[in-house]
This record gives sequence, C-alpha cells and structure tokens, in this order.
Amino acid sequence: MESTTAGKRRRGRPPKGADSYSETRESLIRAGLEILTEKGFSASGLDEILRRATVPKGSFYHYFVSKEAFGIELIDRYAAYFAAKLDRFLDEEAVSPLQRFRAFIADASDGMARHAFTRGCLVGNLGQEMGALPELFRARLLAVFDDWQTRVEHCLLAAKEAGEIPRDADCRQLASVFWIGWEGAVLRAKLERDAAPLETFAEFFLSGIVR
Amino acid sequence: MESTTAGKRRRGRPPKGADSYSETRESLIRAGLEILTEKGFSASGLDEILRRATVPKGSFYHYFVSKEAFGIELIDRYAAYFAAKLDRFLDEEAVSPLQRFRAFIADASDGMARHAFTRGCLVGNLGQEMGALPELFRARLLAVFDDWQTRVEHCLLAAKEAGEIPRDADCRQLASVFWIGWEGAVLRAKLERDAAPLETFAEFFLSGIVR
DNA sequence: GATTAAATTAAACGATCGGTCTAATTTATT
DNA sequence: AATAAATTAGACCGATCGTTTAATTTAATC
Repeated sequence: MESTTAGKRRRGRPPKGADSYSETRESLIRAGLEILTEKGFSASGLDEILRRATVPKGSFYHYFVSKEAFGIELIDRYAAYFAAKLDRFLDEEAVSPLQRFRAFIADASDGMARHAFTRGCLVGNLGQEMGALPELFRARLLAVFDDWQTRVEHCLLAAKEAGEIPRDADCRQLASVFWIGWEGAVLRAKLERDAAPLETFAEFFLSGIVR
Repeated sequence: MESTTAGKRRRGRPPKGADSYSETRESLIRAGLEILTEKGFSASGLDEILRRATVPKGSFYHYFVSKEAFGIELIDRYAAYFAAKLDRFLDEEAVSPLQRFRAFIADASDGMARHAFTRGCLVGNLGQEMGALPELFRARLLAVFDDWQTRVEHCLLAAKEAGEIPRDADCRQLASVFWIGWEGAVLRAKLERDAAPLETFAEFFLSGIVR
C-alpha cells in the first residue's frame, strides 16, 4: 500500500522507449504526499521520502530544484486531486445539492479512516506550519482554500435554489465557515485517531445551515 | 517584546536568597513558548531557543533532560495559562454567561492580533504535527482539549440556566464543536494573517447556539 | 565508428540537528 | 581551609539535513 513500484533503476541516460522520467518523478510525488500529509513539511526529511520511493538521493535534484519547489508541486497536486474529488461529488446531478455535499463529507471522512487517521490535509498541515515555511507557500495555500471554498459555495447556492437552505443564507460566508471548521475537525480527528470530530462538526454545520 | 530578560547570568553556584534557578529556567520556557507557538515542535531547533533566551546550551540540559521533556513542560505551561484565562473570563459573574464567552473570544482574538497573527495555538500546532511527535504528546494534548472543553461546557450550561440558549441544547457537544472549529479558525487566521476567520467562525457558532 | 550531448545516479559536502561531556566558576557546607 | 553542590561555558559527537559535483550510461550527431 505504501512503497512505490521499485522497478530496477539503471544509471546513466535511459534507453529510448522508456518513460522512466515521469515514472521516477511520479514515485517521488506519491511518496511525498504520503509523508507530508502525515508529518508536514519541516518534519519530513528528503531521505525518508527517497527511501519510501526507492529513488536515490542524487535523482531528487534532477527532477526538482529544491525541497521547496518539491513542496510547491505537492501542494498543487494535492489541490488538484481534491478539487477533482469535490467536483465528482458536488456536481453529481442525480441527488440533491445538500445530499451531494453530505456525500463529499462522508467520502473525506472515509478517506481519513482508510489511513487510520494518521494522515491529515496537506493544506491544513502546511498552513499550521506557515511560521517555519518559505513565504512563497502562503499565497499558494490561500489560493487553494479559495478554490475549494468557491466549489462548496456553488453547491450551497444550488441547495438554495432547490429550497434546501433558507433563501437569505450567505453561501459565500457559509462555504468559508465550512472550510475553517473542517480543517479544525481534520486536525482533531488526527489527534484523536477517530472520526468523531468530523461527524461532530459536520452535524453542527449542516443543522446550522438548514435552520 | 521578544527577548527575555537577559539579566547578567553569573556562573557557578548561585547565592542563597536568589531563585536564579527558576529565572533561567523560566527564560527558556518563555522563549520556547514564543517559538513553538509560531513554528511548532519539529521546526524549532534548540539552538534558536537558546539564542532567544540567551542561555548557553550546557544550561539547557541542566534544567531539562531532553527536548521532548521540554516540550511536555511547554504544553503543561501553555495549558495552564490558557485555563486561567478561560476562568478569568468565563467566571466573571458581572456579565451574562454568553457575554463572558464572547469576551473570551474577543480576548483570544486580540492576543493573536498582538503578535501580528504569527503565533497560533501551541496545542493546535502540536496536534497537527502529531505524526512526527513522540507518542507521549498525544495523551497530553487530548487532556488539554478535554480540560478547555469542560470549562466552556460549564459556561454554556450557565447560559442555558440564564435562558440565553435553548433548554434542549447539548452543551457538551457544543463545547466540543467550539474547540474543533476554533482551532481551525486559529490555523486559518495564522495563514491569512488576519482576524477574519476568527470572527467568521465565532459568529456562525454563536448564532448557531442561540438558535 | 568516434565524438559530443543529454539523462540519470552515486557519493561527497558543509551545515545543522539533538545530545554529551568536561572544565571552569561560584557559593554553601563542613 | 577544604570539600561539596550548583550552574555556566562551550567544544565535541554522530546522525541527519538539504545541496552539489563527478561519474556513468545511452542517444544523437558527424
């Protein structure tokens, strides 16, 4: 479940047909996501990431100019992965907007359970670490939250159209509150190794918006 | 505002009346709290803490057996400091329970502003880092949340007695939700360097409980 | 087929990490 | 006056940090 395909790595320029470039690179990103969602940026050493990906150290700097650049790419990848997940759930027209939103929450919750609540949200992790991170990270992280927030806002607007939440609800504000609280719930779930905080917050939020 | 009283530290066994013992120790703890609330545990090096406190390395290990033990003590200190603050606000009988709670929120918010939103909550920081922390930390952090939660719960119960919130409100659950979401808001405020997330969450929470 | 360029990896690098240890210094106790 | 206790000073240790350089392999060019 963890270690990536270790396919024997040869030295020197690779033979023609192989696309080992992206393969090695992808291994690094996968391992990086696994480890950084668990321990954040500062506490994650390159050595551990390389060991997990079974990629030699020298290669890392062939594919990334620095640990910082690697981190930025991880943020972008994680953001995109999560944005896709949001779309998958929130745009599913078969069920009502609020049901779609609930389905997303349930899936995110299951995702944490699948890793025994050892992994949190990369964006939340790095946000908390901001005091020790390159300033470049700040804008990226903020942009990610803004993106996710907009997606939730649209779903809530649809819920309003469908009459599932009050007509006077401020969906922008509500979407903002959701992500603020949800990140808190994820942090707490990781600490407790339990889904309860996720459920507790989700229930409060949902019963708060239907009024 | 930052650096601790560097009061000339003399070498050798201290004179009788002086409690310079606790003074040096206290400097280390103060510096540790400043730095760890900003960057967490893993990213905070001993050297930086010592520099901030103007205490030589040799002394550190005279007062603490390890960085881990130091961290545990910081948690306890921070927890006690915050518990005292909670009591100071939530037990103030001059105003209504809900007003006291609002006052606490306002004060906590001011506290973050005072440090330009560079410092977060030590307990939240370490909770997020849990994946990289000695397992001993987990129980302590959970106990702190439990303690803070109980204090808020009592205030909410008082608010119920006073008729400020509905009679059927589950105050235990609400106190739990508050801390889950509040930590999320603190994290976000640190990331945005702005008080808005704190206000956003507080308003949603408060208007959610008065119903 | 020899030469050069491109791609990848192995190994070494200097800095810093948490932690140890010894010496020096000062005062308290005997 | 001699010894013990407390504290600071800071060199030092092995491990690990992120990064750089040199060697190796194949592809492309002549």
